[in-house]
Amino acid sequence: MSDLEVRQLRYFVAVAEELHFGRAAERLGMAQPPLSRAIRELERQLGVQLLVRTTRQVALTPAGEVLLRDGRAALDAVAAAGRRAQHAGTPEPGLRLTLKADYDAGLLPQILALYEQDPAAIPVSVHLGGRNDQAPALRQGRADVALFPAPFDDRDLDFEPLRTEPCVVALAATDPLAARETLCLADLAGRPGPGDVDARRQLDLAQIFSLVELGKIVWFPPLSVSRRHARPGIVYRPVRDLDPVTITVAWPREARSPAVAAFVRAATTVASLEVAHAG
Amino acid sequence: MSDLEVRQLRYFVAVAEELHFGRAAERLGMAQPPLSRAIRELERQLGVQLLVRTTRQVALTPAGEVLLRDGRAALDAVAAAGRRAQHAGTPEPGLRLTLKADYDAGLLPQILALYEQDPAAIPVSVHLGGRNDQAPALRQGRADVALFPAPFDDRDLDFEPLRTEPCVVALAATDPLAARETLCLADLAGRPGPGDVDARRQLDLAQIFSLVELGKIVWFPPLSVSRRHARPGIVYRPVRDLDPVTITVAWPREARSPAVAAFVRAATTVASLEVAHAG
DNA sequence: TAAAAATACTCCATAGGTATTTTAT
DNA sequence: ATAAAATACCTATGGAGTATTTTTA
Repeated sequence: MSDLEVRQLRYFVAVAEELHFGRAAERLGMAQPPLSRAIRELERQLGVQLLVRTTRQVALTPAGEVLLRDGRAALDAVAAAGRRAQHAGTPEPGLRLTLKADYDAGLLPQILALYEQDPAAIPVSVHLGGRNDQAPALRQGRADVALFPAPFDDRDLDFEPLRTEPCVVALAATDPLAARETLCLADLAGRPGPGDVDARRQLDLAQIFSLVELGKIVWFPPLSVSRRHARPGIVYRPVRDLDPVTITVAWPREARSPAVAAFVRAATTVASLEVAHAG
Repeated sequence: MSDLEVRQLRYFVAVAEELHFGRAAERLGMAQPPLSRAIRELERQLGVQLLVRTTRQVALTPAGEVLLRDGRAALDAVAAAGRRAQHAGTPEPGLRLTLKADYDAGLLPQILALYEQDPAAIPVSVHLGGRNDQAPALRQGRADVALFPAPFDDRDLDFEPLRTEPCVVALAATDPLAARETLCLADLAGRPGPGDVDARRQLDLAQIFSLVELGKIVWFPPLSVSRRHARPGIVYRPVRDLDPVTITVAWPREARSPAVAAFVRAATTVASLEVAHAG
């Protein structure tokens, strides 16, 4: 068996995700026939059927499921190799921190301050990945360390929990439920969330606030996020049975960088000090 | 930056390991000029210098070190994706166990017997990888679970220790030191081992025994291995300050197969029972 | 000056495109 | 009847080979 190529994996993953050769080809920016041929050639090369296709339906075989999973991981690893080499080749390779804006439980300034005391510290560049792109960024070598809420897909990542906090619900001030002190999920059953309005694009904060204020959606931010965004038209209420989120610091499992270690130390230290202080 | 290709990584890893374009090209089965061109193109593509070369010397830059490490991991991941998909596509995909022959601390029969009781058990195919190929086999998707002695490079692998046992020294019966009951490493200083005779090829057991019997080398097997190989011309003696080895069961970190879990359960259970029995 | 990397050029294998056919619902 | 995958055929990019030049220890 000759080695697989990145191109073959990219093609297969696209088809496996779309389950449609035409759409997959479009996504890949190519025509459908060469894609069909490439997949057939891949199957021939592996000696294994990956997809069951009729003209009306495309489905994954068990082998296809495996290749989808492990192929994604392999693509991430290839991207990571290139990105990390690029980064290591810059004159002053700093520590690339990515985080979901506001989801640092308010700890970021203190974490950075403590980190900078560490002899292993190097300059930090902060990247606010608005979308849920933190874990992929770590896997693909675009970032060295990240702050974001668990749970998440932690494949190939290590992480440490920093702080667990409850979520609240954001409601229009005019909402009848805003009169209540405390809610439970059943009260909100059927209310659309940010994901229901536009499933493909992630809404930004301003859009979410507008929609909440208009009563179009409800939104469930962690408590610390809600505190940062007090606004007249919106009220926040505790929801008794809503799962709390755990803000975590995460990094690629095979990371060996002293700077990453220093950042993680700083993050966990600050979190434990804060808890002690609060408690 | 367009994606790296597997071919580029393979080429770079070969050059980085050989630190010599001519030898690397030979190893890759190609001519030297296209290899030089490919590496330059890779550097241009990444915008990073990977190698410092004069006509007399080739050396890695920091970025090159990173790409060597992460490129190897990426190549393993690509190979794993193909192999695992192939295996998943076979009619009855069994559990592929690889082990270093004899280095199972004598536990294998009982582990297999207990494993087969497990409802999650599927048929096992045993592969005796004579060389130190167990960890790469796991990383590259050629095996699902392995038994072999620690320490080893455990990147991308999880493992559980099963049993720690001392190593002994194998000497020719005619060796003056054979008269002593117990030795220490200083007594054996300067004696060649199996690796010193032929650094490139791994010797097989029969060769090792012959060389030991002839007094050409000394050899340090774990106690359980020595017990299996009592021979007239060879004596085994304890060595006081020789590091013990720990036989471990290992598997790919992201493995989610119930059969792997069942095998690991069986292995650790047998090991703990044996220890209790012995103690 | 000699060993080894880089350059110049040539060739061809194959990835990809367009046009068309087949197939299953 | 139609949407979608497969097939046929063509083109051209770029990967690889050979011959040669350049470089530096």
